[in-house]
Amino acid sequence: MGRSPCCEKAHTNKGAWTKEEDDRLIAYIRTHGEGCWRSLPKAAGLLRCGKSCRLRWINYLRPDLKRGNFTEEEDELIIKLHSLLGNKWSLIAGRLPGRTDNEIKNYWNTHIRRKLLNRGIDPATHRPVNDNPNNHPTTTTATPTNINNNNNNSSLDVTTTTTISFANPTPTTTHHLVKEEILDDETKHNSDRVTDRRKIKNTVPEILERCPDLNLELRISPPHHHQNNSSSLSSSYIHPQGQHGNYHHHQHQPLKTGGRSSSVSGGTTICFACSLGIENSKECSCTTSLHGTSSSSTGYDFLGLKTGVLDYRSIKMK
DNA sequence: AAAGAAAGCAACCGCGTGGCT
DNA sequence: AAGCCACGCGGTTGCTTTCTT
Repeated sequence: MGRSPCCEKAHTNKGAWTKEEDDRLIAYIRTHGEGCWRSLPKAAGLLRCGKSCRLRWINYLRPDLKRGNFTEEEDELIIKLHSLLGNKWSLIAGRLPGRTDNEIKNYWNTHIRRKLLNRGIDPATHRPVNDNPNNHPTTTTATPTNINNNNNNSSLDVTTTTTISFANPTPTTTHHLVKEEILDDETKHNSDRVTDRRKIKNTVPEILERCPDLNLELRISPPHHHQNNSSSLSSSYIHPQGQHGNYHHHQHQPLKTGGRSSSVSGGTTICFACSLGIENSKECSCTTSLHGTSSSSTGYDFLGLKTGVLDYRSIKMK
């Protein structure tokens, strides 16, 4: 399908934003709210493309952003979430109020990767770096994603599985995806930063039992959101360097049924297996024929968030 | 003190997706 | 059904800052 350019590039600024541009964008969004990014630049008197405005707002100007160092708790949460979700930064960010996907992505690549490597854990697989993948039986071939991720490095030893344990994880049913991202040694890492940076590629966003302490019987709920989140740009806005406004991270707002990645509508709930498209597998915990009318009344504590249902919409699996 | 290397991070880019016409 | 549009995501780039020699 055709696609028009997002903006008239010839007449747009690029690069770092100036204070004046920031102020214009902030003022406009305070008045008109978010959205209509395509038309926003013109309306706000900015020589930027809408995309750029959106990014600037979401990643930097939103007043509900935390602008500080990541805490140890956040680190660990990111690691656990990454082990479950892979490079789904927006999903991970959805569990970290005040943090953006971009920020988490950068933080992962600059800090957490190294932290895990120092612990002897492969950040791509969340398994010990010297763990022999041959010890783990494989059950399926690589997904297209895997293939794409690996075909530019013939040395990669790709062994994968799609066995996913959700409902009643037991040792016997838990296999591991192992996409060994061969990151040579630190020496190489240090000697060729640019090359390495491009090598720090996407991990495989597959779900596996990498964190034994996590209950993988997922019931992911809509992220907590405050009552006063909706309208709100107005009264308690604080400048980017300030801490809090009274409106909420967009990803914490109630998610609309039938979102862009959903094929199930009507506000129903499905199990995580269904959200991954394996609704007929034994891992599927849906009890009804329509995967989407699951009786998720129990509620599980996913990462400490007690919820009533799995709302797959909050994880927006692609 | 200077230069180069490494690290950090904001911003850009391309593309997938759902909604609308 | 097809095409367009807007949005959002993940990966990448490149500039700035910090560290090392």
